[in-house]
Amino acid sequence: MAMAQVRDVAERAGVSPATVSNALNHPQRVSERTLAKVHAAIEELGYVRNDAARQLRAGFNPAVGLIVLDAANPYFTDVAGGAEQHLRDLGRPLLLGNSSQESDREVTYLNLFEQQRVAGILIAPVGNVLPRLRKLKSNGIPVVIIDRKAGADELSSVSVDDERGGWLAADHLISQGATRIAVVGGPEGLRQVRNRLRGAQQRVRQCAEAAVEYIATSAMDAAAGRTATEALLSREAKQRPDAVFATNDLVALGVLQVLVRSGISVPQDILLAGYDDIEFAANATIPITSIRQPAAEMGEHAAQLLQRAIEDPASPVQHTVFQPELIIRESTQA
Amino acid sequence: MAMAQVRDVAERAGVSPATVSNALNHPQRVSERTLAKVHAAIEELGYVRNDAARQLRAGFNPAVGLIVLDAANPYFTDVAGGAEQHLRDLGRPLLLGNSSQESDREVTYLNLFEQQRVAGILIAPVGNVLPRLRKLKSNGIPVVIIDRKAGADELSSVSVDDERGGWLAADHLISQGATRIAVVGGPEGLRQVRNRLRGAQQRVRQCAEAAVEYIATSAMDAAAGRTATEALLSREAKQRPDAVFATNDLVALGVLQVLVRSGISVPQDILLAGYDDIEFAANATIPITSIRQPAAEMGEHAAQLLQRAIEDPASPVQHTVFQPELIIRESTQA
DNA sequence: GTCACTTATTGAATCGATTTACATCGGAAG
DNA sequence: CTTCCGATGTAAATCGATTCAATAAGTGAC
Repeated sequence: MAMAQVRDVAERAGVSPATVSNALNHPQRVSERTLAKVHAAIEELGYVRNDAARQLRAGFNPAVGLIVLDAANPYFTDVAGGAEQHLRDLGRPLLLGNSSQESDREVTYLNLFEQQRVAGILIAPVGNVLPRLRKLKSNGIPVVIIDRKAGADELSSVSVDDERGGWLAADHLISQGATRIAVVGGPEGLRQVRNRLRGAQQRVRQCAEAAVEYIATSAMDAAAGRTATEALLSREAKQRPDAVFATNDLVALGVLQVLVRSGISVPQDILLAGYDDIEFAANATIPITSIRQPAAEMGEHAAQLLQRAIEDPASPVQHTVFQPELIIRESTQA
Repeated sequence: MAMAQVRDVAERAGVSPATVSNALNHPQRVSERTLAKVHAAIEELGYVRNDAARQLRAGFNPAVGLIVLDAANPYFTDVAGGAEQHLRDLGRPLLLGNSSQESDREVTYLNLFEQQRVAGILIAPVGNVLPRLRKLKSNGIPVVIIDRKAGADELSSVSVDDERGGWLAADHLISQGATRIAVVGGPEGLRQVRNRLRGAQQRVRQCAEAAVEYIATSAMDAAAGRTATEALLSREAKQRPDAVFATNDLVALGVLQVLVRSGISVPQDILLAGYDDIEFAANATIPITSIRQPAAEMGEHAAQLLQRAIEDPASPVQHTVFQPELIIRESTQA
């Protein structure tokens, strides 16, 4: 059974296709009586509008595309949740793409979105897609970058002040008596890691007795935290840090695991702070102090910026920087 | 600047629009020379095909829709990942919808997918959408249900044997010496919880010395685990269980938190097992024994079933039940 | 009863890419 | 030299919904 179309509905309701369309899209142009007839016919035939045809004629697609770095990361699910919420209120479906940090997947999604003529794109970029994004914008598809300051670029962005986050963590650890802070986790090449580290270093520089040490890892997961901590513990006691600042919570969980197993008590012997404030930081056996990023708000704000750009393509580029927040838990406070 | 279209490309390449289309969709019908000219023109103009127009003419959309219950749940991100992987190999984009367990959001996504005329739908249903799904199928949009046996229904499904999972957990706990098992978590109304509980009960019934007790909670998160455990610990020692089987890992994390904080050692004093084998079960301070569901495989298999149904609408309905796997960790083994 | 004016409705054109049926051409075969 | 063929290329129809310009039907005012 082929699907019903406007023509069928029109016939069944005894009106013209144009009237059916009006009933659907401009109900005020149609009399009560025919409106009712049309709706009855739609109901009876189970008519569902063909979006492709509608879009073709309308010349635009109300949907917005979002490309995240890692769909499994709670941070990004929150960002996506915030964006979706806001877009739904605007009547815009959200198309979600997961680049999994792979450049070619990112490009695949950009192609898809461009072919679909989405109204706009939100993206946490992996590869070097800035030129492509600029072209998209000049082609009339506005773009908002998430989580990476686009610099003096002509693309709006929403980001977090990672340096400030590092500063907050170090500041708190120092105030709790730390003097030798190990910053653990992440390839140094990652911008976020670099900034968080830099922030911590800045704070430590203001304090004569304190020092920082950076322990790089290849990934940013629990296994990396475990390995790095084992290395730290193999040093003689004098050489060990009295506080660990993990560059994300997964790493922090790995650190905690090894510390506890080695009989080192947290926070008495070593203080521990993480980053991202994922759900599992609060639910760890010893709840972990962490730096919270306002993920949902960021997603929502990004959606707002995008909506503005869609409505008024001439609207000015805007860079919003959100401030992270320190969440104190047992891992740094007895 | 309006976007280029086939006409422009044709003009620039000095051929007809039909030839451009052929160059794109049936390259073998076009000579080397013109193929090159067309591609050059596409490059120069930055032409991007309009999917709406293509779809309208083609009469179908290759994309597949997936609706999950909770995008933040690692189980579902794995399911989605498995499905996406497989569909990508088939050249089918995946449209991801998150119902957040809300019935109206689920319906919104179904409407969207139907309007888009997606080639098929994968869904973990919330509300009572079975009638709707049947109608979709009879309208030519095949559906595969994830994580809920559709019974003698005419819709294919992919699910896990939760009863077996409960059985495995209880069996393992008993083999480790447990005699009084508390099953903790989840409103009893949830099918999964019921089945996992029933499986555990079945195993216990085979063992004269062992007993089960069910502790319901309103949600299935860490807070629920904490509350339930505090209640258990407020009993006098004799009345306490010697093993806890949490109906998911989040609950297990909450249980572990309270146990450790109360100075009860796991696994010496109390054994603990969870369900789902999320990443954080392995990364808990005391790694938690858990029941793993082959999420990615399930997603992949669901995509396969769907593809079969798309290719051959007359293909038979099929119900696949996956077997869960016991992952033993420290929380049940010294 | 006529004119001006609002309200309802409709036929036909349109969006952009694809496809179908047909035209063209160079050369091979007779 | 004619005929036929494969290889290329093209004009025009098509997908389904929406919109524009135009028609038809009411409503009042004079």
